[in-house]
Formats: sequence, structure tokens, C-alpha cells
Amino acid sequence: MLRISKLTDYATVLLAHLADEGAGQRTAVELAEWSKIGLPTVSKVLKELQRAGLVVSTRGARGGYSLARPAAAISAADILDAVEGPLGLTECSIHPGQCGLESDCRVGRSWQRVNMAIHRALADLRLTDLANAEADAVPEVTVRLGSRIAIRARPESL
Amino acid sequence: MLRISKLTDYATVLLAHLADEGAGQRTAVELAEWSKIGLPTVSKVLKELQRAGLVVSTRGARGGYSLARPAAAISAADILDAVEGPLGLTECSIHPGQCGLESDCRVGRSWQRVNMAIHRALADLRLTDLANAEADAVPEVTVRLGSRIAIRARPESL
DNA sequence: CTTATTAGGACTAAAATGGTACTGAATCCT
DNA sequence: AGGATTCAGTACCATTTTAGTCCTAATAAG
Repeated sequence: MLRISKLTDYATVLLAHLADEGAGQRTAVELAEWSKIGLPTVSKVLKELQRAGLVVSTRGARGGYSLARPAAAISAADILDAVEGPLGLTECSIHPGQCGLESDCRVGRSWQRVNMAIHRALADLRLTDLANAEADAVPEVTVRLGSRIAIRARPESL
Repeated sequence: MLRISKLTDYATVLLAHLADEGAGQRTAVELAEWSKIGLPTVSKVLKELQRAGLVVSTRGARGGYSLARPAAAISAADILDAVEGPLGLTECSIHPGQCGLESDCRVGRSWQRVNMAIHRALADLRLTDLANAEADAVPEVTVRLGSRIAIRARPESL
């Protein structure tokens, strides 16, 4: 099905750890040792998170990384966007007008809507929720794609 | 962000066309010409859809493809699963016990839940909805991940 | 038995992903 | 000032995934 990349997974793990330890600042080395992910990779991920403004870094001796804002203010969508970029769901959403169908094909916009709705739902799923995946700690998320039908996946079915 | 593959997009377009034309049976050639997708590719996609049971095929002269069931009984999740397979969202959901964190890392299960919830929401989004992407035709979808928080992306914001 | 059409699978090319390495810049400490 | 520590940027490589093609076999119609 839908898939997040390994790097996004790493990012989540690292961010969750930074969140756990309060305002704790950690170096890339510490995080690599703790997570058992290779240092270069951890480094790369953290750099991306820094560019995206999710963590702040201080250079030099006694430097390191820490969260740029409270864990509750960082969403799953933030992490996705930071690591995977704002990729479009379909080709024609990136290069419109090269499709040849256009008038006949109303499918593209649908997937686009699906994507946006999922994105929007994930924007409300916070790092604090992701970090506490104990039973039922992950919140309900509602994706609203239009106005006609309400569909609900019930918690007990997860 | 999240992404569907080109082939999934093709599959949706083709299925939508089969749905449009009533019970119309179409050959791969006809579908390729109509969609302007290369014949070998159309062929491949249709074969996958056939294996997944979304379309039925008849061989030989006057053969072709048609929907295996009414468009309203085919969901977005069916299409995703047919073309992209039931991929796990993270590594450790596929190969558990190789992670080294496990006790410390509660992130994996969260993403897994997100995935399952999205999947479940897409299971209720029907081909008929995808094919009619006129304004507001795509229905509201609710993904419920847990039981604590309700999050709603409002239609007007799409 | 010839033609139309799908089934299956092997194969190739291109792109994305995951991971590494190197060089430079900032900061701290003595 | 000088050295040590640590992040920044970028280029690079290997592997995997994705997209697309092609060929041969099977099935059905006329």
C-alpha cells in the first residue's frame, strides 16, 4: 500500500527521541549510537530536518541538535514533507497539460484530493502521538474529501 | 508526500473508463488507443487487475476486459493493493525483530496504524467516486486511528 | 486452421532510494 | 591563536524499484 521511506522512519525515531528527553540537545553521534543507525545516515537525516526547520542545530564543540519547537507542534505531515518533499500523487498533477486525456480523465483530480485530504489529516497527527504508540494513544484522524459521504474506520478494528 | 505509482494511476483511468461504458467489454488495444498509453503497458496493467480479480477477461477473438463487479463495489484500496501490492509502511513491520530498538521504539506501530487507517478509509472510496471528480463529488472520508482525538479536514479547505 | 486476443514471464532502461565520503564552516576550550 | 568538536553542503555510488518492452503460449471465434 502506501509507504513511507526508511529515511522518514528514521526521522520519526530520531525526533521522537529528541522529544522524549525534554529539551535535551543531542549530537549526531549520540543519536546514531542510541538508534543503531549509521552515523552518516543519521547526519543526513538531521540535516534535512534542520533545513525544514524541525530541529535547530548548534555547531562547534558542545553543539548538537534539538527540537525547534515543542513536540506537540510537530506533525506527521511536517516530517513527511521534510524528508520526502512535497511530491505530487500523480504525473499530471506535476506536469499538467501533457496528458492528452484531460477533458475525459477526471481521475487525476480525485487522487489529488485524496492526497490532500490525507495530508491534511496527517498535519493534525502530532509527534507526541507518534511517540506514544501504547494502546489507543494514537488519535482518531478524520479525512474529509468532499461533502457527500462519511466513512469511519472504527478504532476497535485496528 | 505520499505517492501512488504511475501504474496505479493508469489502472484507475482504465477502470474508470470500463465503468463509464456500462458493462462494455473492451480490448487492450481499444483501451490503449483511448487512453494514449502504450499497448504493452496497458496490457500489463490489465493482467494485474485480472489477477487481482478486479476485471474479468475473455480470450480469443472477440475477447476483452470488463469489470468483474459493479464500479461501486471496487474501492481505491482495491486498486492500490492490486497494482502496488500490500506493502508495509516501515521496515520493521515487514521484518520484525531485526531492529535493535524494539522496546525503546514505539514509533513503528504508530506508522503502521496510520497506514491501516488510511487503507481502511480508501477501502470505502469507490471507483464511482474516483470517476466523477466534478466539484465535491469525491466523498468525505474519515480515518479513525484511535479513540482520543477527532481531526477533521473540512471540505471547503480542499 | 487462421485470426484475434489474453496469459505469463523474461528482460532492459531509467529513476528513486539508501547510504557514504569529503571538504568547509562555526564554535568552544585551553 | 590553535586545536578539537561538531554541523553544513555536496557530490558520489550501489542497490532496489519502477516503467516499459517483447516474445511465446494458450484460448476462443469464425
